[in-house]
Amino acid sequence: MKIGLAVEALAALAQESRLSIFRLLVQAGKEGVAAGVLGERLGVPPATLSFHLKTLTHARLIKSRSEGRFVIYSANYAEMDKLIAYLTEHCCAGDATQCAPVRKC
Amino acid sequence: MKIGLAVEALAALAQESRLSIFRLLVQAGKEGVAAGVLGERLGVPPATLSFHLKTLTHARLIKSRSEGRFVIYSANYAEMDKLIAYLTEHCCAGDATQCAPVRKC
DNA sequence: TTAACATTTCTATAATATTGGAAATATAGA
DNA sequence: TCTATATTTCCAATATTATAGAAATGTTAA
Repeated sequence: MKIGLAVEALAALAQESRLSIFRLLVQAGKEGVAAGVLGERLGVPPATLSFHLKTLTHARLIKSRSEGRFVIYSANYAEMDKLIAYLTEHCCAGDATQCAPVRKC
Repeated sequence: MKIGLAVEALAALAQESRLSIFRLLVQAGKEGVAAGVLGERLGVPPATLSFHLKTLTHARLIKSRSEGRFVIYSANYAEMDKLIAYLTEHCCAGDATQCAPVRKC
């Protein structure tokens, strides 16, 4: 992963509404959630929500598909994994006792 | 972890110099690296470096100790682990086949 | 085709973050 | 003490980001 993309992903997550959206989608699984449902759950007006969804999408952290007049958003798990790997790369000067393994799911 | 602290940590990492500092310290291990060495390696002037180190410290991602006239910075691995756990919490709607386990170090 | 709904784009305003020179602070060694 | 070195604080200029109303776009169902 290149540093520019990592910075973009981290910046996308560094905002309360967007972090809430992302975590909600991470927990929702691959079926995803419609934009309107996200807006309702988080109490964010449509224009603001759309701005945040665009930011997360451009950072590759989420993706969307159209279903009729709905747009369904879902987490991009592969990109999340890459970001975490980038942060922890070559961790702890080789001394594995310093940080525990992390298991997801 | 509370969302405010997570946002602060992600914002701290969402800047190229700070992300470089953090990754360098993650890789350096618990012995850490002096501020001046960081500035030299990254080509960042002292005032700017100090601003970034303060931002990372306030977000709890790094810590410092004094050794004579040097200030030695090191990664806070526990906080890094908490942040990753917060991002991936209750991942994938319980379907562990969707995201691989991540091992650090 | 018309009305209702879902989402995005446009736009302006407000809020927040980054940068680095200069000065201040702190420690070490002569 | 005096000087050199390491780091931080102060400050002002500059750049970036967030917000949401209103209008525009796209889709469905009657």
